[in-house]
Amino acid sequence: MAETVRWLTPEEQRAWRGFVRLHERLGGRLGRLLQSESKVSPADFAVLVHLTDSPRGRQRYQDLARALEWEKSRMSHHIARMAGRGMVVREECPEDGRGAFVVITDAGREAVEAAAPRHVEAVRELFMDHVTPAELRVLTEISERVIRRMDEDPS
Amino acid sequence: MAETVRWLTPEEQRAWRGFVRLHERLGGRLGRLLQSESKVSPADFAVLVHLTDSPRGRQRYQDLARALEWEKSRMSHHIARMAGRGMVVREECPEDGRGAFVVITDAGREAVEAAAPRHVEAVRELFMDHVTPAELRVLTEISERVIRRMDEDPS
DNA sequence: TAGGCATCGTTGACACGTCATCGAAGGGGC
DNA sequence: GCCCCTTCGATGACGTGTCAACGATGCCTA
Repeated sequence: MAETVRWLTPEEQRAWRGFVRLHERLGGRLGRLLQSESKVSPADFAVLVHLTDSPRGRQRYQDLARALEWEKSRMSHHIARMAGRGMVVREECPEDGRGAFVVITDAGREAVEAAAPRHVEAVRELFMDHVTPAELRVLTEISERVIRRMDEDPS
Repeated sequence: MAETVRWLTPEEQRAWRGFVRLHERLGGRLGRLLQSESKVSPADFAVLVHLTDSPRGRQRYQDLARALEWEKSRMSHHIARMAGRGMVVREECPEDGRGAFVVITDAGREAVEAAAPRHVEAVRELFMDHVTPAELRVLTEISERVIRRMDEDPS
C-alpha cells in the first residue's frame, strides 16, 4: 500500500495555502485590533454576547460550551481568566451540585457594548467589504458542508 | 458619530460564523490527526517542507520567517522546540555575526517524509473531497483578495 | 573612523488551547 | 440502600503564539 497518495494539484495547493494564510492573518489582525482597543478578544466577545442573550445574563458552563462548540476545559480556563478581569463571575448551581453558572457583570456588559461596534466594523473592513454576496453564499455553503462531514465522521 | 454601525445581516452572520467555525474545527482536527500519528504538527510540517526545498536543507531564520509569514520570535521559539526534538539544528552564520541557519537533520527528513502522505490525505479527506473545483476557485479568489487588502493596508 | 540607526535572533512574561486526570455529584439498576 | 457509570467542572502539564525588551552585530554617513 504505497504510491497511492493523491497529492495536491497546484490549484489545490494554492487554494489550501491561501485558505490557511487567510485564517492566520485575519485572526491575528482581528484579535490585535480588538485587544488593543477594547480589552475584549474575539473569544471574550463570543462569550459575552451569548451571556447578554441569555435570561439574567447567566448560562451553565456546559450550555455555553455547547453553544460555542468549545471543550469544557477550554471554557473553564477561559472563564477563569475572564473572571480575573472582572467581566464575569462564577455562581454555584443549587439544582445540580456539580454544576455552576457563568454570570456577566456590569463591567462585562459595558465591555461588550463598547466592543460590539468595533468588532463588527473590523469584520466588515477586513473581510465582508471585499467579498461579493455570491461569493459569500459559496463560502457559507462550503463551510457548512465541510463541518457537517466532520460531524458525521468523528474519526 | 453614533448609530452609524453597519451591523451584519443574518446571511453575513451565518457566513462569518461558519467561516470561523470551519477554521477552528479543521485546524483542530488536522493538528490532532498529524500529532497523534507522526509527531509532526502542521507548523513543523511547514518548516520541514521549506527546509527540504532549500539547498543543503538550510535557511536563514529570517528567510524562513518571511516565507512562512511568521514573526521572528515565533520562529525562534518554534525552532528551539523542534531542535529539542532533534528535527533541526541551529548553525552559526559566518558571513553575518548576528544571523543563524536552521538546518534539517536526518531525523527531520525522515519525519517529514513519513508525515507527508498522511498530511495530504488528511487535507483531502477533511476538505478537498467535499469541495467542487468551481468552489475551490472562488475560495482561492476570496483568500488572495482579502490577504492582498490586508497587505496594502497595514493599519 | 566614530556615532547613530537598523537588523538579527533571543528571551521572558503572558494569553490561549488541548489533553489527561481528578473529585464531587447525579441517576440508574439490583 | 448500594454500587456502577456518567456527567460536571477544575486543574496541571504542556505546546503554541504574541508582545516588548534586549544584546550583538552590521551599515551608513558625517
